[in-house]
Amino acid sequence: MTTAAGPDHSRRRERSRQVILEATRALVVEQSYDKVTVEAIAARAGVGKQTIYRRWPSKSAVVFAAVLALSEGADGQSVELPDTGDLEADLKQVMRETVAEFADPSFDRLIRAVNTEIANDADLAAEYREKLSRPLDDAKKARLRMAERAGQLPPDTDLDLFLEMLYAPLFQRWLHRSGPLTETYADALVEATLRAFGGR
Amino acid sequence: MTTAAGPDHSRRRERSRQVILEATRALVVEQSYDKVTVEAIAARAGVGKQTIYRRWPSKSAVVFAAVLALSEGADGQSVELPDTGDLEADLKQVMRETVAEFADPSFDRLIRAVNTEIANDADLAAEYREKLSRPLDDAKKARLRMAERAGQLPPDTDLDLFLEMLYAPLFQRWLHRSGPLTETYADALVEATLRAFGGR
Amino acid sequence: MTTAAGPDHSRRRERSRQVILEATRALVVEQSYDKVTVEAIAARAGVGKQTIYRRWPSKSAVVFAAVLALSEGADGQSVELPDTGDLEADLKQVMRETVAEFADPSFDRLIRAVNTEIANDADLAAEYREKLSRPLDDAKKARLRMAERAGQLPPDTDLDLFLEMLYAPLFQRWLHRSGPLTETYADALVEATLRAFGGR
Amino acid sequence: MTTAAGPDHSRRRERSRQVILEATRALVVEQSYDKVTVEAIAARAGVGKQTIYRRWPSKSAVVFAAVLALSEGADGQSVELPDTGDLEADLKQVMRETVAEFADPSFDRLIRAVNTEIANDADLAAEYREKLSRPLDDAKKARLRMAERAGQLPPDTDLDLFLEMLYAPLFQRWLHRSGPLTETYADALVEATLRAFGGR
DNA sequence: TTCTAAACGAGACGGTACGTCCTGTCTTACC
DNA sequence: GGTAAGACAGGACGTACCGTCTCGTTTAGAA
Repeated sequence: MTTAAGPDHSRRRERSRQVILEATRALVVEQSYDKVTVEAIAARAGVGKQTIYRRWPSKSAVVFAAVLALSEGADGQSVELPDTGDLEADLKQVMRETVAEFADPSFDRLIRAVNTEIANDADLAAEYREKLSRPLDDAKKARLRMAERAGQLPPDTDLDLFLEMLYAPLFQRWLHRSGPLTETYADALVEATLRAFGGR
Repeated sequence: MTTAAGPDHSRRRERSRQVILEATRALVVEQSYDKVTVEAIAARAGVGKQTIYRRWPSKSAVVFAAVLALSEGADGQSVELPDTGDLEADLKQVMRETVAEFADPSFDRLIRAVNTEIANDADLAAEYREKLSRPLDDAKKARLRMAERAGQLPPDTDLDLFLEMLYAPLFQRWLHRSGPLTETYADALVEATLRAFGGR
Repeated sequence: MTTAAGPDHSRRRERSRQVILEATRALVVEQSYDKVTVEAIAARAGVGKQTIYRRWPSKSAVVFAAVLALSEGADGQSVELPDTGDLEADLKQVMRETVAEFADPSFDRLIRAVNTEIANDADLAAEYREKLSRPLDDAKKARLRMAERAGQLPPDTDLDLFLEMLYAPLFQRWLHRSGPLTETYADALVEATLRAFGGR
Repeated sequence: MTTAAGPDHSRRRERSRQVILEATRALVVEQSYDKVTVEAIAARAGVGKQTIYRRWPSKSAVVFAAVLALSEGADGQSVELPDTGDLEADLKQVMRETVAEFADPSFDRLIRAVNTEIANDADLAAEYREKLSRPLDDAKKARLRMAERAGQLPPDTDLDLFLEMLYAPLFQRWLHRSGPLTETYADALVEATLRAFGGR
């Protein structure tokens, strides 16, 4: 059982991978999105186009990976939500932070780019849910289950629906630019959602 | 020395306009969206490319107009919602119809295309809200105001927020393909939203 | 029997055709031959690559056409050789002119380029013989037949062989750079060939 | 303080050298010539590209070496021409053999490849003359000098010119595919050349 | 027999050019 | 004058090779 081995190019691969993803993010943030081309990424990264195509099958995938890499770098894995015992206060804090994120122009452009790619690519959408949405949702659900145990939410609350009602209005307002994203709005969403599910 | 008069070309314009928009819709529905090119539209419509560029500045605008034309054709202008006196039942009916629309593959692709174009183009997004979202929202708000007057909703309910909580979860679930769109789901959204806003 | 007709774009076509061929010749003359790329030709001509590929299938064909265009421009069609009545003197003049042509660096590079393309492409070689070699050979044969009639050459001389023995040594010496191309050499070829075929 | 010594790897070098040249010849013979790439040679030879570039500076050089290696393998060095005492018969035999060589598809492709490389590379052309043409020419000249001494050729015959007139027509006809290469043709060339130089 | 250094296969890399496709403009002939 | 047709300059696509550059892995002589 000898596993052919062969040379290890992982150092080079990893280095160029980082350069490419960083260049991609820079372009997405700086440029009109349709000027983000594979050729531009390669030029910016000081890399041959083939080095990009060797790893990713399309521009979509590169952009996706570039954004994904951001959250992966975070703290390794687990996201954790505040738990002061006051569910409403904790959720408001989280939602206010989310509002602040969307207000950051760099973040805005990156997430907008990802959503563009996702909209017409079911596979990428699946990966998005798996790698970006799920970890966050899991953390939120964990916090909500704590609240259930503490009697702040009815048992057997539909947590998926709860999260959707809490978060989707914000997402839609942001994507369609259909209204201001303020702390007041964040608070109102928390309050309405808690009312909807009998939380206190 | 004004207006050479001559024949009236507005008929030709209108005819070719319809042909172009129909061809666009056909391509959006049939093809992978990134194969929908101006050239393909022109070929499909049996039209010179210039005839397209004379009317719209970009592919985005054509696609947008193609989808917009669908709802304009409806009954001229005003959309109206059912009003049986039973708010919950009426909303459930509307939401179930919306779920059904999203389940239609043609509708799915068309709306997905529009959302793709909108995500990175603020002007188009504004037009989208103005021409597609607003009329629908206005109709819904009219129905909700009836409910207020009937005492089924508290006065001064934040109707924008009400509509977002009702609709955005459905929209997000559809866009991200993050869950099934069923009648049960439609009903649950109505019930939760009514609870959130003290409706009955 | 209506032959679709449609607009005639031949003026634009002809103009860009000339620009491309001229740019090609310029590059062949100025550059190391393997730097003559379709992209370089397009850039030099101020033309999109597609405008080249619309007309010719490969770089070979463009280069070939560029060289061919030179001799076509000449005087329309017919080449004619001097006929003073003195065969030997006339042939020497012609061969000396040929030697002079090969000494011209521009001509050298152009013909070398064509011979490169021809060597591995039988179709192009056929076109070369047809369009470049044959007209010249026909003119030479016409002059030789005059000589036959004048009794300066035996009747039924194998004119193809005559021309090959006259010309091929010069061609080979040039292609392989295997010796100097001088007027003395030109004269020696004429004299030897005339001896070989009993000319006087 | 000299020559660190160390092991002698010449055996490996020599082995891989042979493998590379053989693979090159195989590709030249089998493939359309522009598919003969360094990468293809390396793959066919089961060798890293660097092993090729360590020895030769370019594809041209490899192809050249591959063809050159064929004639070097022959009988060590000296080529010798038949000498039956009958100059005409001996030359006809040699020319008929040459015609036969050109008729061999493998030989055809190999020599064509070399001539392609040579046409635009003066250095390679010099090496070609030195290593491939000269030995053959020297052998032929030796035979012709025997004929001079035997009174079958005039003294002080220009042997270079003699050889060119004998051989160049054949070469040109082959390179340009401008006529059939037959034994009759070979004989005619010998006869005409002998006439040209007063041979018998 | 072990050590050491070259040559090696593998293949990633930064590049250049390929030949194709589409964009948005321009030109021509037709109606 | 608007139109269908389509040529055009431009530029990105994704692929193929170039020639260079690491990587471990033989390999074979010297120690």
